[in-house]
Amino acid sequence: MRWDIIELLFFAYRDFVGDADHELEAFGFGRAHHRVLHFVHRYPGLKVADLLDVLRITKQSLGRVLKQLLDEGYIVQKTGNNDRRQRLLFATAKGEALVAKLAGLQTDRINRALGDISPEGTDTVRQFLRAMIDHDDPDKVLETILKPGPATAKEQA
Amino acid sequence: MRWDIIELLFFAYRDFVGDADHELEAFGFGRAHHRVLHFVHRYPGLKVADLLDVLRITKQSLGRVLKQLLDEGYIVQKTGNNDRRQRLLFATAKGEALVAKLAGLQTDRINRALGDISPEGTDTVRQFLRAMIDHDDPDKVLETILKPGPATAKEQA
DNA sequence: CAAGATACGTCAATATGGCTGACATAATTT
DNA sequence: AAATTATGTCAGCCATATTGACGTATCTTG
Repeated sequence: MRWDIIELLFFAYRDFVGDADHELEAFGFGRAHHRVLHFVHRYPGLKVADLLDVLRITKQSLGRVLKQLLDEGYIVQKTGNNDRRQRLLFATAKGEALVAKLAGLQTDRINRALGDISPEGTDTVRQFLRAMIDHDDPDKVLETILKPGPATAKEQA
Repeated sequence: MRWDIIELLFFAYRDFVGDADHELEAFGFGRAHHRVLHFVHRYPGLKVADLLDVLRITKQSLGRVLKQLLDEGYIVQKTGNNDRRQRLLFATAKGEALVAKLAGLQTDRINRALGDISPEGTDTVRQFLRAMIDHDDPDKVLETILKPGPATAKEQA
């Protein structure tokens, strides 16, 4: 049994999301809002259906959170060009600012953790995390992440 | 920004806990039960207060799930020797069996993920996860985990 | 063109797992 | 004897998830 790694994952993830959780409180948002905003920002033009695949929640659950983000101007919708039923999602400047703030906190933690680790070690960590993910039925976003080569995601800052 | 690692952590953890989630459904339990049972099994004789520190939830929240685990015979309480106010917690055989089943699923995933990674690489992964954890105010369990050297936790199987 | 499928939104009800505040009891400490 | 500590419990609230049903606009297909 890999007790050590099981527990390390638990604590590492707890503290990792804890960074963002604190900041989110000030905005009256929860983790759900963060996840939605994050993926919309990273994959601009994401459809509602894509988001449901990625987050693995129901449309009803997403609806509530998404509505708030739309109402408060963190996200905007645009009707799809090819298919006008689709509502493509984009983060506004306001939304981008919040995502950047939250990702900054998490990036700081990651950089601290990688401080004593070589570039090769960092690749090993990345390789491990990738391999922990189910590969059988990747959705659109996961495909992008798992696919090696040039990122299709929003340009890296 | 470490967008890649942020997202890999999200997906990796999602699928990692997903393994156990499915199994837990069959027992009518949720993630909360798993966490409690896991730590009680791993650190036998844990006090209620310790558990609250580790899980970072309130005593009322813990109360509900703990009561179920006690009622259904997955955990037993024993009065503390030195301090008779304390209720020391222990997993029963039934509890151990469930923990083992769940940890087995997660261990399988970890082993798969470490498949192509050398022993040194595995240490790097461990080092990274450790360094992701807050070290400022470690509780009793975290101390054990973060402390190098012989484990004080339940003997490794 | 009509029928059906699809993308999305929404209403209603429910469950889980967090939370706060208040209060009770037993045991230990001062 | 009084205060503190460890635990339990009651009552209610909130966030986030669920299922099922239904509505509407739009695209696709026979």
